Amino acid sequence: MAGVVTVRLPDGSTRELAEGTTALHLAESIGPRLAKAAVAATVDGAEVDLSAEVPDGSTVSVVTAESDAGRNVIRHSTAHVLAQAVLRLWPGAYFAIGPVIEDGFYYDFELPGGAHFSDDDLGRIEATMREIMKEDQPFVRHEHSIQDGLTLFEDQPFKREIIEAVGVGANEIDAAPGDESAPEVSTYWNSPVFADLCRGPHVPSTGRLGFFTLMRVAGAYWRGDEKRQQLQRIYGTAWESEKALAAYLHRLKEAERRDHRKLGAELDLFSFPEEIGSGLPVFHPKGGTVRRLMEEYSRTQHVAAGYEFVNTPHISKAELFETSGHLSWFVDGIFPPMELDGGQQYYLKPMNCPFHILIFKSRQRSYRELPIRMFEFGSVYRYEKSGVVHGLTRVRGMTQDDAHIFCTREQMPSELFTTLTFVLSLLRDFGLEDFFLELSTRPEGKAVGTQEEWDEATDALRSTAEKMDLDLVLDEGGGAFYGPKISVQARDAIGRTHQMSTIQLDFQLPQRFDMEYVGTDNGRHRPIMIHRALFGSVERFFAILLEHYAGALPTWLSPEQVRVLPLSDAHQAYADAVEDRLRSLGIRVSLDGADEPLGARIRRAKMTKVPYILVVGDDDVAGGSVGVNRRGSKQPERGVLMESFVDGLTTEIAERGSPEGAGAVPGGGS
RNA sequence: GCCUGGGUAGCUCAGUCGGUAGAGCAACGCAUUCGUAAUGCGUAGGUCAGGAGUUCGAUUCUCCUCCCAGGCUCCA
Repeated sequence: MAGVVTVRLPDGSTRELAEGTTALHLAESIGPRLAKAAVAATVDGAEVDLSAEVPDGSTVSVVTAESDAGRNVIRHSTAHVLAQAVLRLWPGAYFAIGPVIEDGFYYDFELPGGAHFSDDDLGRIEATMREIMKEDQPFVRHEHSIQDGLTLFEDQPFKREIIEAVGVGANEIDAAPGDESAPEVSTYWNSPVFADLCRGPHVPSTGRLGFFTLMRVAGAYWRGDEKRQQLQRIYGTAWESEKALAAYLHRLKEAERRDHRKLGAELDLFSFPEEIGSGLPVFHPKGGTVRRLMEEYSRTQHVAAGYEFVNTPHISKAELFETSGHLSWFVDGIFPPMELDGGQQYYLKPMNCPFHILIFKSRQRSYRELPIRMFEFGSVYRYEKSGVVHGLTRVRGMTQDDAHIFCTREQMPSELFTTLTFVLSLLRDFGLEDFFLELSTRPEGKAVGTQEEWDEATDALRSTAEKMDLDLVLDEGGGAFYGPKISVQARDAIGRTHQMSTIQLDFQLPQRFDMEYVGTDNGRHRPIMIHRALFGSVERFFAILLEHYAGALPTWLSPEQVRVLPLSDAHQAYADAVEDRLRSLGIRVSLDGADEPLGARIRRAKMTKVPYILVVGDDDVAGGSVGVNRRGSKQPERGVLMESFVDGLTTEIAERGSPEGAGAVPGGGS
């Protein structure tokens, strides 16, 4: 029955092929270049190997190396080779899972005798992987019943566990995309002695791989569970070409260049003195200035938006956090208590909300007062496990730009709307432009509040979010047990996303603190409570801005806006006058005298990323002008009239611009 | 907290197969007075993260602690 099969291609055309034709043959029949680029195929949407036969009537497309799907195939296959190499070098090792992740892959192992990988092992493993690739071993797929699979991987406990999970129809372990419902497992053999459990597809043979590098070793818990054993994980990256690999490594370098910890030291903004402790930063004068500017701008905007400012202490009696519930569900994040006054326990505050609630409760409230919007730059302390502190983004002491809004149920939708609008506009003022929203809904099982309350609040959040004309991602069941939330995610200059602000409804605290107000009906009602942090923490926001701008902050946020350089001592007096004039306008300006060559002074100023360097010499003294060297520009401008420079500068500051141009992100793109 | 790798001058790093250390930049001093990314010479600067152990002797070897990086877990 040697017949003919007809398949449909993605462009809608159809092709007739001899029965038994593989996806690779199909690619070859379309063109040699396609065949060369092919790494896998999809048949009716499901990914298959190139060696798979294409069935009659199916829609087939070829997956090429230079697509996301193709890269994933390459990465998955490279991970597979990694496992083979490790088993070759450490006979008796157990191998667990080796999924594709963003830009790469990893594989988890348990080495015999409790051995661990060291960084030096990476080179050996990589060399062995290259040997395997050189051997050009084919990846051959086999299907097995659950029982056969268990027998085959008799001495591989992790594989057995995965197979058993497949057996009960709960296969979510292997991160390869695709749906798996058949009670069957598949393996890939690329040598008589090595097989891996894998859904596939894989590249046809190991010779198709090679543009990879192993990045690092790390510990990882089996199935991500802290209570289970820790495995040894190797991370790697793999690409379709040498060029793509190099581009990726370059991107990593770029991110490193922007690292706020590095910039913080280089620009003398902040540091982490060991004497103070892990995760406890100090801000130097320049960093302190930037912080002050951020906070001042934020305060001004909050006043305009109808917030009232409150202040609360950093410690309180234990009972407050018992009432709030923090001591039962957030203990791990709270520093241990101190005992004062004959046994009374005090805690450093991990959150500001209970304090704000007490302000609300300081007297009886009427509906006429609502909404009440309380704002505070509140310093909180959280005990973070030693392994998680990270620069300014994860610290143990931080200042939140924290606000709590207390309103009636009727006011909730409009409050949410104005809050979200406010949040977005403030973030835009700081130069972040690219946002999307995430809506986190009720977690099943353990949630306080009635279903009705949740529905009403979630609907209010959703309709608010939908009015924003931004992408909205649903985080089903991702809300906290005490209420749903919207979080604002921002993409930075090099495309990374950061969770910025959150707007969170709270059904728990008003109840626990028995909050109430008197309504029009003279009855007592419970207010709605909205938690809202905009920067998240000032420290973290600072870090994000620094990385977003690669240290070249917009002029209004620059700790030093202008530096004046007299060409020689003869121009000192004029330079002083220029400096005084700018300072009188509130410009942050400094002067670097002529006891070093101009080039050296220019260089030093450039390295601190001052927006404007003014060089003044004879011509300028004579003509009342300045030589303007603008950050980001190669060509200095000579003979700019002082007043014209001042006009341009003050306008730029008022508009929160940068010397590089409106909304410019220096070094962005790359 | 766990895994891997680190901590040498303010910074970036070299070095010591166990005999208490060196460069560049920065700082300071003197000279230099210059038109757009490094002027020259000189000086000073170190409990080699901290503690304990082994040793005649430890920055080096062992153990513990602290801190940092990358992960896991967690999260603003």
